[in-house]
Amino acid sequence: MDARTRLLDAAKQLVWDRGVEATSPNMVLARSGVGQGSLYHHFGSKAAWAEAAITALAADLTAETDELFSAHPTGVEQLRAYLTRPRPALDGCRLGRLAFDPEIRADDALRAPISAYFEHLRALLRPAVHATGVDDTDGVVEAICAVVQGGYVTSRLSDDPDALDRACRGLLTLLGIPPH
Amino acid sequence: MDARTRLLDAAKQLVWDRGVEATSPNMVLARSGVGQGSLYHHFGSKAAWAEAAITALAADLTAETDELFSAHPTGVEQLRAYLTRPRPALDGCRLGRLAFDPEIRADDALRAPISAYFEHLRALLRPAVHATGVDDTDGVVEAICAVVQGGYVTSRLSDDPDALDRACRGLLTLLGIPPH
DNA sequence: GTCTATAAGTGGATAGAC
DNA sequence: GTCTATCCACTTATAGAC
Repeated sequence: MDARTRLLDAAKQLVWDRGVEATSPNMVLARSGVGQGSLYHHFGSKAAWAEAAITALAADLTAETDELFSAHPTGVEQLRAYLTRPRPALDGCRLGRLAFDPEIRADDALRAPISAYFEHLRALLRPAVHATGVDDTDGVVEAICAVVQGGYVTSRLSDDPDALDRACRGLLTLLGIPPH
Repeated sequence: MDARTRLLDAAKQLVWDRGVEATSPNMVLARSGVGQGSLYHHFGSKAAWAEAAITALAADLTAETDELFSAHPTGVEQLRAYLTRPRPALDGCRLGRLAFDPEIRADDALRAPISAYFEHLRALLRPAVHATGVDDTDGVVEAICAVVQGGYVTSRLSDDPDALDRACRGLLTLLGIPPH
């Protein structure tokens, strides 16, 4: 595997695990096993490899989400699949966990791929929610996005991997969608 | 105002704004206007002032939440009040925004006051949710906590202060609780 | 392209005067 | 109690050999 790929893989893992602010160039070097100079040859600055890592993480998650939605024909099945999908509750969402990272706030180029992912997710959820006939489609779409992101937060803060599952199950109950 | 109070106030603001990892002793000094030595006189280490700041933020939020619940007599009114309360969507939850801070994960003493707040919140929500007669009380309680926390996340990532309100409104709709 | 060496600044903490 | 001065490690980045 070439140095650039090893650097990008290391950066993706570290950004997911620690965020951008708390990840140093030395950590990326140590995890990838390449030298100082190579990092600055392939990426001109910290912002450059951070942006590449976030863009790659967003592409991965978008592909997985698209696959999940296209694997189910009806809105109800899509919502059930989205809210029962196994998730790494204690690790956090690859993108959502960056919401309060100071370096994300300071650089719109780092936030843009994340913002685009959530806009894409809303567009997938909207017809599925609309098909259930519920009132306030936009509110329910946002509640679905939020319950997943918030479930990661409460799981992590309570050190309880089940909190996220419980929250998703509770929302499915309110939506009137029975477990499979 | 004495130096200790000025230091603690500065630390509270910075921890809310930037988290623990991204807040340096120098920032606390600059915001409080006291000297280097005073910080280390009143607090022996970064962990010490960070813990004091988090404990104080948790006490503030707990008091506000208790006040909100005790101001409303019925479960339905408590849930409506909790989910329509004005919130600083783009600033984030004082406690929830710390979920993925690496220094919180590394130190249980920093996480404990946050964990205790959420356990207290669940205890306030449980009888209110139970009174609505909904199935799966624990799931719905967790969903309510999660929608608020996740609403902060999606608001911040989309730079849209309305996303949190929309998510809360959608959840109220699903709960069958009409706006006041 | 990849490496080692190094620079300038900051982070967390201590020393010791007043 | 509060202050200034200082320390060592680390962060981000550059220089320049191979």
